[in-house]
Amino acid sequence: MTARRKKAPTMEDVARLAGVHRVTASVALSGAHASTRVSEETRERVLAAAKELGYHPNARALALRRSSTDIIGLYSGYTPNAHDPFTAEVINGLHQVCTPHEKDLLMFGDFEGRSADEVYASLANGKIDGLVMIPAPNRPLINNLAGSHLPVVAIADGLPDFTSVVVDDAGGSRLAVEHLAGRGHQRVLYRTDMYEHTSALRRLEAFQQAAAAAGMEVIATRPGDWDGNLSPEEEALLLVPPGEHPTAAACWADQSAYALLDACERLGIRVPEELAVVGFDGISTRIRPARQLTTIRAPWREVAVRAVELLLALLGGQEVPQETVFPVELVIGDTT
Amino acid sequence: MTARRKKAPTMEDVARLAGVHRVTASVALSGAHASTRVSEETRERVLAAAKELGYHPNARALALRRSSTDIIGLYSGYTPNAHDPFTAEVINGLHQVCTPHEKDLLMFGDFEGRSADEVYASLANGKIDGLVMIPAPNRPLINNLAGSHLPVVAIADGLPDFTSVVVDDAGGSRLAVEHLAGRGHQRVLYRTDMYEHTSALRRLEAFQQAAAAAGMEVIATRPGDWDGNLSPEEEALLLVPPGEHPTAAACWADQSAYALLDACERLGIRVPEELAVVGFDGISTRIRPARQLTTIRAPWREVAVRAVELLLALLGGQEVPQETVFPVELVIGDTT
DNA sequence: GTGAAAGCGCTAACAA
DNA sequence: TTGTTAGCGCTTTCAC
Repeated sequence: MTARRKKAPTMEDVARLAGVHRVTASVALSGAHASTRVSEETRERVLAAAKELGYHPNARALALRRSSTDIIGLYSGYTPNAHDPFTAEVINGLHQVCTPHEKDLLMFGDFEGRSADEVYASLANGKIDGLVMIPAPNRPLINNLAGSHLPVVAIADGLPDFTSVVVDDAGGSRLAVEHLAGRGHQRVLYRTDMYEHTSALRRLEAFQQAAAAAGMEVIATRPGDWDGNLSPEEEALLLVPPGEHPTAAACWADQSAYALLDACERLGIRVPEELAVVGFDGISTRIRPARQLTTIRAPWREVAVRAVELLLALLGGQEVPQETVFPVELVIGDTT
Repeated sequence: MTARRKKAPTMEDVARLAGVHRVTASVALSGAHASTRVSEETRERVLAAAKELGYHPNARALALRRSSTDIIGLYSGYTPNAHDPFTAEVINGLHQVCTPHEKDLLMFGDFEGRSADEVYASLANGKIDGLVMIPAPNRPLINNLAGSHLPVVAIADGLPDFTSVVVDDAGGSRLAVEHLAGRGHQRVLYRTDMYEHTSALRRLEAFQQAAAAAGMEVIATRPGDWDGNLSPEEEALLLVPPGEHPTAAACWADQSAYALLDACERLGIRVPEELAVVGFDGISTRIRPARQLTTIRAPWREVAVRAVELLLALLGGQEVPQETVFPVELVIGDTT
């Protein structure tokens, strides 16, 4: 099998077939003064010719002419993994909002091994009209982007220099503390992330504050890897008789919480009797997980939708709020 | 917050700053005979100017000039849902292969409510260089695409008119039958899909054939919805005393199998004692599911990777095989 | 009502 | 070694 390369008909072809000039055809097909300028008869000849040839406008030429591709980009500072429910939810949200606005969605990969300048060039070379970014903290790329002509909206992890759409991280932590305190927990683990997501920091800080206010002791730990498996430090904390280890663990993200649940099963720690577990994200997957996690539900799909709406507003030259915060809610499962 | 619209520097700007002509700058920066044609000194002046201005080539202009955007498209005939492990795996595979080839990935949405011609125009307007398609059967769009200049590779559900990358559906069914027969099952359900995926048909047919050869009775059913929930017909079949209903169910896809497992739990049917369950896909999710499904593992990621490789070959004018088939394997879990 | 000219940003082929 | 011309496909402004 080999590619057929017939070459799509151009407007010139349509004009020739209709016996008019290129620009007459252009106006007849899509011009602003189509009705005033071109006679009805000419117009129909052109339309018929276009139909006969199966003409449709060339997106590349339009993009150059209009300085706009009608493509929205998605870039994640982390290697994107569509199996991650957060990422999946964002993708779904972006699709959902792009369709009615007649935008397409370009998902960038991880640009592994490329310098910030190179990545920046790939993002800002005009391939996309605007960017939804899941930022990784402290990357030089952020600076490139901040001074750029490319409109950017950051999601999940807000950034002061960018229009940001986030969820109420602190509020989520307070809900978690309230819930755990209500069940009598006095000494709890807080599993933060491996990197320094600003959202994770916010969640941790708020958790510690709320816990202090509730007279609860907090031990902050980091998981052993990106998937949330136990670090040696954590193993040491949990591999002691049930009465001596924390009675609950709050995790910065569901992924981390599920990994902890798996670890508990391996180690013979009963959940929630010996250890209650709370997550953060609350995205429902299509396949039911082993445990019904107690978690803070964050509306990531709506975050994605709003991000694009703001991007379009920016593209339209409108003012938009620097930060948009979506509320979260506690969802009680069987792990607390 | 409002968009900063500084406008990126053009090559003209670079040339002016370097005191040379546009095309000299062009050649110096990226021309084929850069070293032979432009003096080292001029070249350095141009490079310096480019650097100073933060110049990078405009992708829109390049696309028009080169008649190529370096973007690969993904289109699914079904509404894409990134939470679906199959879809997620395909997306990951596409990313994985696009990165080293310096291609970007454009994910089209569902074009809800648009005619085949409109959808075709959106796909073939030159925005993308080639298309990876998850085809839905019997759609007029297929005909548009078949006669198109746009290179297309169909995945998962092969199509005779297109370069296709699929998995060994029939072989998978035979593995499932062999496995079930080996465990003494005589009367089994086969849950096919709601639509007429060609892959589902192939799986069903092969299952029936292999079952017949093994002296096994097969009852084919359809689920009640796209998520695989039980249809009334199926409920009737299963809501009888354990001794009287089929002892095993093979499902055309894991999603369907997981839904069946959920239904069994609701109905109090013990798996695998009263009903053994086999799936098809075998994609490992990031969150462990409630049950470890016995399934046929299909390498969807590799399918996606190969699809792009074939697409690039087509774009390079090479001949490629019409159909590529990847092998599958049986993965035994705790549901049989 | 229609055509001509100009230009979006870039590069291959041809001159000088 | 450098500059000029032409053109990718389209649309906006201006002249006829």
